[in-house]
Amino acid sequence: MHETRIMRSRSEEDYLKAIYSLWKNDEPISTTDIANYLNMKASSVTDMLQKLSDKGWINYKKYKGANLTDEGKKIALSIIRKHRLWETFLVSNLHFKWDEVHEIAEQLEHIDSAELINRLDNYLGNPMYDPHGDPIPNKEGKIPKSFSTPLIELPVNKIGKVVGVSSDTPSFLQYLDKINIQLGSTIKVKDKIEFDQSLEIIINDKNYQISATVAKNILINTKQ
Amino acid sequence: MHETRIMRSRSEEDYLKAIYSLWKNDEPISTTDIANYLNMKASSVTDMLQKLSDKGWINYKKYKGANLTDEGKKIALSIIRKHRLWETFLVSNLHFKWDEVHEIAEQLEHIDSAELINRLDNYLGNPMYDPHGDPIPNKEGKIPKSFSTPLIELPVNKIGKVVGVSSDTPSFLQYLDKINIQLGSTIKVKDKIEFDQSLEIIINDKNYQISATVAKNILINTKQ
DNA sequence: ATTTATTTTTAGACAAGACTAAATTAAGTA
DNA sequence: TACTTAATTTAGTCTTGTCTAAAAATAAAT
Repeated sequence: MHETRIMRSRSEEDYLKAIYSLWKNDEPISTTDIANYLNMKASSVTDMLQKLSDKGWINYKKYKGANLTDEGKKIALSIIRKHRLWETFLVSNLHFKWDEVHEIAEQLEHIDSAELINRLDNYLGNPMYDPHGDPIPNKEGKIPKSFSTPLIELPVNKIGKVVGVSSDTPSFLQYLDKINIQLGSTIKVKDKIEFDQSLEIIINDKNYQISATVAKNILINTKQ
Repeated sequence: MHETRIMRSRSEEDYLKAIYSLWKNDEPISTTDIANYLNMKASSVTDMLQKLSDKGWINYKKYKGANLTDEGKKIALSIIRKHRLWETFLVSNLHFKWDEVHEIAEQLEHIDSAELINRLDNYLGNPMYDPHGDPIPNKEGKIPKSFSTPLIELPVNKIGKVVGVSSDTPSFLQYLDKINIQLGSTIKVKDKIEFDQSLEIIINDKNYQISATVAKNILINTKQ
């Protein structure tokens, strides 16, 4: 019994990952949403959806959008696994900052070698979360549960620990660095401004004012 | 002063590396040689040579073959640098065997990030040689001199230390493993068989018979 | 319920990078 | 030198993955 080697193009992998990322409820993902996510034209997406469907990686009905099949989901998760393991390597071992690694990991995630990625996983000590607090799927595609909630939900005078961020854009991460927020930071909400939903918070005994947008993208632990 | 970002396709990089690898004297490399090296048809090579020439990376005259320009050489060396650094990482840190890393490094060498490769270089302790004993070009493309000669040149009763191999094919490397030859091994030539040029050698007090072909691909130190 | 607006698909074009087959050039030989 | 062979290039085709513009389908609105 030997594994059939299925070759996937970089493009195909990008589409599968995009569909996975956009997937929320059970609703299929629309052509336009995928096009925006990948900075492509809708017509290009239509073409590719047909191809991915032929390969059995998505369920696609014309005009009705697309959803990953089990096999497609498995592929998407394996790419996300690679992406997050490489990001971990870049930050933990090569000492990149967390806002510098995304572009490089976008390339590394397409390197094709199961052996490589399993060895890397071991080398890194089988981490559960990447440098942004995102859970790393295991070999079988299982994702560790994470218990987190956006900082904006935290009530006044409560204390929370930062366990992740829901945006990876360099500008956002650099802003967090500037106000001394990193994974593991302890944040106390001192006040909520009714008017614009902004927060007054305390980190390391220092006060900061952060916008609602920022507060929505910082994830706080709920239970351990 | 900021570096102009020149995009290179994987294909272009493969051609430049091939031309570099085939380069011996000052003679230009023929279309056919490149085609054989890359397992492609000569007509495909002609097309690409024209393109590489337009970009200023090779000197190419119809029917006369091609040679790298200084810029082309610089690019080729940077790819070789990446290849060898990644191979070093795979063997030294992820504990791959030396016959398992070539394919993976062929992919990794095209990852585009100068910062990444310089950090990797530091992380590995700025190695001079890769796991096959090949010299690793530095950031500026300078290659450390290596003093080596094929084992077949070693006279009877002389002792040499293995510093490299001139073939990277898995079958060859696996054969070396089998007869306990690795980088640093000490080899004594006990006898040379006139008839087929094969050698009788001693490694770790054990006798082996190796063919001339094998003996040509094992590199022995000359001076230190 | 019909019209209008938006989304999606189709059709056709293009660039990159490979191929095959035919034409051309260079090299070797009688 | 003329002829034959081998190497190289040209011409035209194909596939992948993108695009634009037009057509068709769906969704929204009066």
